[in-house]
Amino acid sequence: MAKRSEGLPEKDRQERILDAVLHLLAEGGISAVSMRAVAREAGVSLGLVNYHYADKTRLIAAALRRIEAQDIALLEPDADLAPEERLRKALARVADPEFLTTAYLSLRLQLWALAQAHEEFEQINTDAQKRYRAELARLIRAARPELSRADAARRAADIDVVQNGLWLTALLGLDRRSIARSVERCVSIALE
Amino acid sequence: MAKRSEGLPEKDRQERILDAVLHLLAEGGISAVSMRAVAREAGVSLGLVNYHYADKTRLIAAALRRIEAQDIALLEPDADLAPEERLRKALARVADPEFLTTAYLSLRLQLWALAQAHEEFEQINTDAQKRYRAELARLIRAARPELSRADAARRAADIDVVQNGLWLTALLGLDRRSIARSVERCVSIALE
DNA sequence: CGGGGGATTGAACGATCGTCCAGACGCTCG
DNA sequence: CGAGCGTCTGGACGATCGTTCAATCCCCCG
Repeated sequence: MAKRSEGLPEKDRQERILDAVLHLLAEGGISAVSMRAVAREAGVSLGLVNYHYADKTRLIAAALRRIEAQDIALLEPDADLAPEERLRKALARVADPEFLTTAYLSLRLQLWALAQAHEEFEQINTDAQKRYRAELARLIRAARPELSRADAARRAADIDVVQNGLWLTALLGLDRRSIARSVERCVSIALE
Repeated sequence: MAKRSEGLPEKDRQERILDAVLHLLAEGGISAVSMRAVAREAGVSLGLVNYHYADKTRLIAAALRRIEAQDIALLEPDADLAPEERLRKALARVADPEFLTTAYLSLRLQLWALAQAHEEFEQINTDAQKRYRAELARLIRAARPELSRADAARRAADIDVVQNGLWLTALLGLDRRSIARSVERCVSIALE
């Protein structure tokens, strides 16, 4: 049973542990993520990390799966907008300073690097990417109902390429104007 | 003095050591790069690695600097083509299966991840990126002399974004057709 | 030939790694 | 109350890490 003594403002310990993993990963890469560093950052004992996550692989996998939700959430719109405006807003949101933080971008990059180095993490990553593209295609078809499913999927894939490049280039420190132009390019790909 | 006993087909030991670093980095990420693993992969003793590169940071920095040349070389054309054709060829080459290998892409990603985690490696990376973009702008202006220097630089930056996304997406396993479309997009950005 | 210096080796150091485990804590239920 | 159970702690294990170092090798020069 979860504790939930009502007086405690502190988050669930498992949450705190995953937060710590993501924070360390974004800050110093995978080499900065040791079981002890995670425990210290989360403010729990070393033993507890291994208690909740049997080994390091499972710990990192759990942390990675927690980023997925955040990525897909980028596409979730305020539902009361017209479909086209909803799509425009979703495409603009990837460049929103609120989401496009260094920490988030760095996290993304480390996730990709991990996926390239370990098969297990690669699966988590490709699954997330597939879900993201499907959701994007759905938004496009809502805004342009005359498109075939295949056409919408193709446009979603093209947008994904530019967005990946946009994220990556933002991380590497390009100026904001070329990012704005890239967002505009995504809009025109989506809406012709 | 370098040995260079003429009978030996084996490369310089320092070269072999850097090769080993890059191979391990591409294959298993930074966690796979230990001094011992590098020595084993290069077929030399552990001590020699530390003899040529005083510590691990300097070893990796030397390896990263060796990738730069390869990146810039992507833009170097056969000199006997017309400027526009030279540019088209350079832009197409980033998607050439000969360069777009998994090993090379993975290496690039690990480089970016490293740059994000350590200041020292970040400097190496941004320097290389700057040189790449300048060289690309030069090619564009050769093909379109009527463009101002600023316009050419702007186009080079836009192309860099799409190319980064192209590389990244190729690495993440997207289909070849969307890559081809992205190459075409780079061409039209460059030549209007 | 004898010596000097760069190249190369592998053993050894202390630190840190992931994992394991015996036990303590706090809570519920019979 | 006491037995049971999920939660949590920190010490201990062997493995591996980066680094250091004395000793050896090889080759050129005097």
